[in-house]
Amino acid sequence: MSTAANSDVKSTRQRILDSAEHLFADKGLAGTAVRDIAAGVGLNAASLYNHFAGKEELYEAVLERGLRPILELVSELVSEESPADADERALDRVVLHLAQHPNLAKLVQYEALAGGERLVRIGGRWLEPIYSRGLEALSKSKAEERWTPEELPLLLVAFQNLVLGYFAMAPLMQQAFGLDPTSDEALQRQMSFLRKATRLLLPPREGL
Amino acid sequence: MSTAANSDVKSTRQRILDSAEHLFADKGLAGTAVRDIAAGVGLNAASLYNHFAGKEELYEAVLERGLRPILELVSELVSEESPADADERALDRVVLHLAQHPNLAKLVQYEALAGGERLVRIGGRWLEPIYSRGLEALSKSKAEERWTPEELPLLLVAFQNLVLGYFAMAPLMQQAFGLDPTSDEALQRQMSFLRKATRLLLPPREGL
Amino acid sequence: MSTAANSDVKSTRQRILDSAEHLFADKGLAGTAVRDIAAGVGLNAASLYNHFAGKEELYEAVLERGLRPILELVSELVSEESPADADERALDRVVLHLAQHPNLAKLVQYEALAGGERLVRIGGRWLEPIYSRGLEALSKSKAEERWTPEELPLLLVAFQNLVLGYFAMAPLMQQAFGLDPTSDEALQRQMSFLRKATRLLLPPREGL
Amino acid sequence: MSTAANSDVKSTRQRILDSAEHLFADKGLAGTAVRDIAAGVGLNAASLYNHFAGKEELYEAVLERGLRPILELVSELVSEESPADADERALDRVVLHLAQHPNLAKLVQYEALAGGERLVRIGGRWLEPIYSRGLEALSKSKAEERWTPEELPLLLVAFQNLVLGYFAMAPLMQQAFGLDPTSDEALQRQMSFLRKATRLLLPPREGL
DNA sequence: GATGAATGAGGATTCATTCAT
DNA sequence: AATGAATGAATCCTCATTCAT
Repeated sequence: MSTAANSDVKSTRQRILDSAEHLFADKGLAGTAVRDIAAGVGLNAASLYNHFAGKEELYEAVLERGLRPILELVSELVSEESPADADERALDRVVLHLAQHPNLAKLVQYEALAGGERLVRIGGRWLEPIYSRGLEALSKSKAEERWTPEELPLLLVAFQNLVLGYFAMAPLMQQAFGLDPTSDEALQRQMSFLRKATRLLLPPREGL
Repeated sequence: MSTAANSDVKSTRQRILDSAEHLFADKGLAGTAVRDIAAGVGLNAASLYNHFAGKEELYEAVLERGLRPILELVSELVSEESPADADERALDRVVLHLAQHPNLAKLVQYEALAGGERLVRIGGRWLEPIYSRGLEALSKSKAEERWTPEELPLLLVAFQNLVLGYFAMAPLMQQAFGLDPTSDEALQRQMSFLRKATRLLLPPREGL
Repeated sequence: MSTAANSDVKSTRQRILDSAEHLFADKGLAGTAVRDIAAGVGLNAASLYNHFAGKEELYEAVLERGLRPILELVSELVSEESPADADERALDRVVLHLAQHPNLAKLVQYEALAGGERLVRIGGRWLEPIYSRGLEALSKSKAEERWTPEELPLLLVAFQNLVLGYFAMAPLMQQAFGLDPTSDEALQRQMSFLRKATRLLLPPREGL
Repeated sequence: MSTAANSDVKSTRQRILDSAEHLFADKGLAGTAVRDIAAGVGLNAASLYNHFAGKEELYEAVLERGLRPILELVSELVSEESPADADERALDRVVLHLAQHPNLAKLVQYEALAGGERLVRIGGRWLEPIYSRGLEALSKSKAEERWTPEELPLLLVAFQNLVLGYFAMAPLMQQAFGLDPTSDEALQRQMSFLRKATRLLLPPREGL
């Protein structure tokens, strides 16, 4: 089966995206050399241009490929009819996905620091409904008791920072604390931590 | 007196640091050209080398100059004998400082993403006491009721992300929400938001 | 018959030659990319190498294909036994041919500027008899009254420049004067101009 | 005296222009490598960018430097109050200048073939008065007897081709005839040839 | 202290060409 | 006969750095 084959023999395009994702996440766009991306796949730098129009386009492809599942995930969860523990389930799944794709968070942080224009462009379709429904959901919950409507965007950003920041700071934590934040154990702890924090910051839903 | 003169006419060294801080915060180390830093001060790139040994050294000087007040601030607050509302006061002052130095948060985030080695090197002296005293303080408080000792580092990292993330994401928020996160109004809201969040995440101190 | 088919469906080889001729005439050898030649025929660059050994060989093939009819034309006219108005008829026919193949003149000019080695190589067989007979013809005519034998080569070059230059300068004339030098009207005028110039520069033949 | 010094120690900028002019004239814009231009002055390619913004800008500077004297020359001659033998004197001086700057003609021919946009841009100020006064002068002369007003532009272009073509075709003539068209002797012959041709093509002025 | 000029290293990208399919 | 993919060489250009002035 071709799908089976693909799982083994990744297309060159995918392998380039892998290598690029790794390097962009580690060193950022400006800090990454096209030659190094190619070398990561055992390719000559020129060969890269048979697959992508240029560094910028490759970068955006990496961003898009990394972002899509997250956006779909969140979008999907947000669109459900506010099930009881939607928040925590959303957090869990996003964190799990990020844990399996450790480059993603750093990629997003780098992009946000650089202005986030591409982030907005790529996530455009998703961002709007996510944020609006997110706000709506929050305002329907008892969160109102704790947060004014003006503060709700801040809350969203805070959660984003909480989740992404953990992974983005991973290298620093490793250096400072000497522990590996991507180990299964550490991830379990972070997920439980986030769940607690969510309960503290967001009051339980009406239904409960 | 030379100090009087300096208040008006910043030393070239300081002006270079200003220009460098601005660019490094916006584009990161790799994304910033020495020539552009110099141009920002109306200097030739070569002149820069009369003041700093090289790009790397300049970068570290920027980092050090930006970090020192923050570290001193935190260090100072932490060293007090756990006054009642030390946490909130610390947050307020740090946020205020960051608000007046909007490049700082981005600088730190860029550095953390890049591995944070310089951060650890520069903040080395400070970091250890801060974190250990922070943990100690937390463990003495009723935080224990909510957070296990293993979770306390996560809590510290979480606060760091909450505080720094707000500023680092500023350009993105501007793009996505169309609001200026550095306006006085927005800052007031964020500070009040952080205070609330602190109260929710950290139980009030024993004394209260 | 294959010839019949060819009249409708040009062979790929011919279509490649067409595309190459167009681009080489516009941008010169160095300025033309093999890929663009291929694209002009809806082909992949690699496919070109099924038809020609390389860029250089393709270029020479273009040159040869373009030059042959001209050389044959001139050669034929020159070889006639000095008919009365051979000069003017030769000019007319060459100009007509060039008008129908507007790339040719530019191709030749580019080549001449680049040293003309290929021109000499390709036209070798023809050039010698043409020039020698041309000179002979001139010296037999009353041109002698106006031009010394040493000047006759200059006269030949002058005519070449007059004829080729008109087409080679076409883009410039269009830019400078805003008129299209390849329109039927413009061509008529140029031909009549050349005829007049010929009469002025070359005295009528003896026979007349 | 600084002028004396300059004649000996040409500024690097001038030497770059010299090297570039030489190569551009021989191989055209696309065929010339920046590295080779630099090597012609004993410079590293990077050093070139301390003097010119890029290859294109250097090319235009070469063009401008080469064209200016010619344009001023022609413009000056044209502006005189139609002295008896203005035409011939103009031709002589232009030819002499071109003879001393053998790259110029080729440079212009290359440019014209490539579209002549830069030629029009650079020569813009001059071209208009030159052509309009040229036409005016011709129409006042008895040229009318031989050339219709519509043919006058063709006459101008013809002279341009006659003059420039001689030098542009120099390498080809050398190959084909084995004679050096830039020798003093050859130049004398060409100038005398052009004078004769001028007299034949243009009837003597009214005054005569 | 400042700068114009120089440079080696390296940047992204293009190019002509090859080859397996 | 056509092509996608690969590549070494070469393209223009930028960069951080040095140094004489």
